[in-house]
This record gives sequence, structure tokens and C-alpha cells, in this order.
Amino acid sequence: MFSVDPSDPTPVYAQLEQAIRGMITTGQLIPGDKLPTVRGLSKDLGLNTNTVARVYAELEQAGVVVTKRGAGTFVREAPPAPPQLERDKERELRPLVDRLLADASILGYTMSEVVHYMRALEVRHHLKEKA
Amino acid sequence: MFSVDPSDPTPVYAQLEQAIRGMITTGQLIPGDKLPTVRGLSKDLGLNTNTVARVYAELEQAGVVVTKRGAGTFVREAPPAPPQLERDKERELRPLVDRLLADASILGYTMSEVVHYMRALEVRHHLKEKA
Amino acid sequence: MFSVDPSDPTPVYAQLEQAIRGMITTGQLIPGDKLPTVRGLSKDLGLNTNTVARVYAELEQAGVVVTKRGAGTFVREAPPAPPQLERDKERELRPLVDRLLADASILGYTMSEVVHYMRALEVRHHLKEKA
Amino acid sequence: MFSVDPSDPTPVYAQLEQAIRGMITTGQLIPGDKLPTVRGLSKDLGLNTNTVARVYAELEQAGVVVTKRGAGTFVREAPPAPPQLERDKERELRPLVDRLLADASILGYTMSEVVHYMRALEVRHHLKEKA
DNA sequence: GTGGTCTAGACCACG
DNA sequence: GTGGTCTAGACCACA
Repeated sequence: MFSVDPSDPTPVYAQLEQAIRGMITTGQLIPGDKLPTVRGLSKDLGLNTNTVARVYAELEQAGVVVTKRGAGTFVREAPPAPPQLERDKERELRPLVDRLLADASILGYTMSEVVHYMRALEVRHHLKEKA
Repeated sequence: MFSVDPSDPTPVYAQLEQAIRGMITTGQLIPGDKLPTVRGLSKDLGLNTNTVARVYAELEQAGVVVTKRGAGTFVREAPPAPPQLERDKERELRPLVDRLLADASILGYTMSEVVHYMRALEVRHHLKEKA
Repeated sequence: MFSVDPSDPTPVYAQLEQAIRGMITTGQLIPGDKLPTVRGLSKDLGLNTNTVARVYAELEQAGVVVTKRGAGTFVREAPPAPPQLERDKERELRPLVDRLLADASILGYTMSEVVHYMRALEVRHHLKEKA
Repeated sequence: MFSVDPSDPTPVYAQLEQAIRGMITTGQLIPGDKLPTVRGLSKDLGLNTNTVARVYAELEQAGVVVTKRGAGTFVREAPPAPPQLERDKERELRPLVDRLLADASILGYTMSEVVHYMRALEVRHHLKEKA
């Protein structure tokens, strides 16, 4: 379900947190969905339970998920986005985009291919929302 | 010129490496261009010279740049892309894109905004190539 | 176990890397074997932990060893040798052999002595394999 | 004539010195032979003349070559080998052999192939001596 | 002045 | 306890 790359220099706890947030942002997980149990997920990913528990705790503190004792961990309703209208995209988005393009270029993808793929993803996302 | 965020759990050396690779794949750095000096860049970014030197060394070993002893570090000609014709984009690109969207969503950006920004970047890239 | 000579102009990290690779190709270290800990080896050799860690990191990136987080560093299965059938030994091996003979001659060894020693090493290697 | 690899971490001055000593040890340069001029060799190898001059100076000081003002630099008669009978080959030769085997293994050669090649070289060397 | 090597010593991620 | 990251600061190789 989620994937973690032990050879990535980013700490695995950060990778896992990003993976979960990513699945929420892209609609693969929606509010109310149940996350895997800490023990199950740590076994699947070959991680220590402490590591997974730490991620869930951080996500809970960030208000992304909620843990119901005895029931499990669930995706919360998305909080209203901060209403900042004017953003410095060049400063904020640029490093994130650079990272994507850098990683993709190592795999042999060009900038055009990546953007093309993302446009396709976006369309899929919109269709799903309307359904 | 480049930017790193010390509060990002990704190691700064990895951030810097990604930033440089990103500038190459987006055409802001082209083969033959000279990178900033190790000392100059480390001062600009508030990093230790060792950290920058490590990035340059890794990029050199990856064949992305070439360093001429006593002269500086330069962007190399791009190697021929790996010849895999059919790629499993869903498996290869998806996690990278998810990570981008996850990080962007924390900043309050939607999927549409990110894709829109990247399309603008791509257009800029093409214009530069034709110039 | 390993040895480095600080008066050798070859950087000590390179010497150590060569020593480890040498022990693998001569069969003194086999896949699955655990390397000494970074701290233990650096103490034994009188080096800084960073220097040893750098060597392990380079060997990892080269695919020679694998490090399991929190557990240690281990020799990997040898990757399949590159499939080049006809090699230009004269061009590829000659400089490496010349370097060995040059260094040995400074110590007063003749070509015959060196070759004789290597044949003995090879025999030891074969005996070990059969055992 | 000589070769130097700028991507080798060993300093080029040390590489060049080893290359020259190697050609003497293996009989490709014999006493009385004239070495290339400093300027010619530095141009051929793409090095600074200072670097080559440094090597010649070190070889001269070591008694390996002799410089005749206005005439050039020449290989000297080999000095009598130091008469140490009992040597700790394991300690002295081992690191040198490990380096060779390590470098050769990166190129895909096995221990046997290297030893076999060296035995062939040795035979060639003996034949040349008798001629 | 350019990049490269090394040390001492601190702090982090993971099991 | 394991390896990984980073800093401060010294010294070396090369043009």
C-alpha cells in the first residue's frame, strides 16, 4: 500500500509520512478511511513498530488523522486550506518540483514526460471527484 | 541560486544535489556551465564547505558534472538516456509525484495549482531552448 | 584485519576501500559476512569514524556491501560480472600490474617474487573455496 | 607513453612516479634510456609543468634517474637491491596485491585471470632479459 | 584560488 | 549500539 525506500537518504519516518499525506492529497485515501494498524504496517514495510507509531503520532498531531482507541486510525476531514492568496511559488514550490524532476531524471525521464504524466493524473483526479 | 531548508528532514546534501540536478533537467544549467565554487556556495547557503564538497563529489561520481583540478566544477554533457522503451510510469513516477503533491499540500497548494505551475515552468524551458 | 599506511600518498579512505575489496575478491570475506563496526574499525586503524564511514558509504553505493540500519554492514552477493568477452588485458590490466610491480620494487621485491607470492595466494584461495 | 587517470584519487604526481618506476621494473625502460622532457610530458598528459618537474625531482633524489643539464633526464643503473632476506611479505606485499585485485575486480577480472596474466608477463620478461 | 582529505566532536535515525 | 549527517578548522594537490 505504502512504499518506503531504505536507500533513500530521507529518513524512513519522513518518507512514510509523505506517502500517507500524498495518498490523501491525491484522493487515494479519503476522510473516514481506516489506516493499517501500526503492527501490520511495520511488518509489511520491515520497519520497527516504534518508527510507524511515530509517524501516526505526528500525523495525529498535525490533524491529518485521528486515532480512536480500540478501533484504529482514520483519515480526518481536510481542514480548510490557509487562505493565503499571494504565494511565492517560485520559492515554495520550486524546491519540491526540482526534487521530483531530479529523481525522475535519474530514471531517464525528461521534464516533458513528467509534466505530461501529471496532467493525465490531474484529469483522472477530477473525474473521480465528480463521480 | 540554489536553496536548502535546514528544517526539512531530507539531509541538506541531498536537497542541494536535487536542486542542482533539477536546474540541469529544467535547462537552467547547461553542459559546460561552471558551478559556483565550493567555498562560495557554502558561504551563500550557510553550510560547511565539506557538505557542499560532498555534493559535488557525488554529482561527479554520478557523471553529472566534471571537476577540473584547480579550475572548478562544470556541468557535463548529458549521457544518453537508458534505452528502456516501455516504462512502468505508474510504478516509477507515481511515488515521486505523490511525494511532491504531499509536500505541496502541506503548504496549502492543490494538485491543480502544482500542475499549473509545472506547465508554466515547462513553457519557460522550451522558450529557452529555442533561444 | 585491514591495514592502511598513512605515509602512502594514496588517500587512506581509498586504501581501506581497496583493502576491503581485495579481501572480497580473494575470498577472505564472503557474501553475508559482517564488516567491523565503523567505530571499532576506526579505533583499530587510528582513523576518524568519518573516514571509515565514508568508505562504507562508497562501498554501499558501489553495490559491494549492504548496510542494514541499526544492525551493521554486510558483504553483498557479487553482482554478475560485466559480459564483455574479449578484453584488452594489455590496456586494462597492464597499468594496474605496473603499479604493483613499481611499488614492490621500491621495497626490493623482484617481479618473480611478486608473481610467486600471488600464485601462493591463489592456491590458498582455491583451497578455501573447496573447503 | 605513461598514463595518468585524473579520476583516480591518488594524486597525479604519485601516479606518474609509479608509472615511471613500473616501466623500469618491468624492463620497458632500461638504464641509459632518456625520459621525455618535462615540457613535452606535461603537455602530453595535460598537466602543469610544475607537477611533472616535481616527479622528476623526486625520482632524481631517490637515485632512480639522473638529470644531465642541457641533455635531459636518464634512467640510472639500478642500485643493488637491499639484502633483506627474511621479509614479511604478508605485511608488505599484501596491501599492494589487494589494491591490484580490487581495481581489477571493478573491471570484472577474477583473481585467477589476473595471476594468469602476470605469469605470462613474467615469461615475456625473462625472454627479453636473455635476448 | 580551486577542489580534496582528514580530524574532533556533536547530534540524529533506527532497532 | 548501529550507521548517517553536519560543523569547524587544518593541511594537501593542482593551475
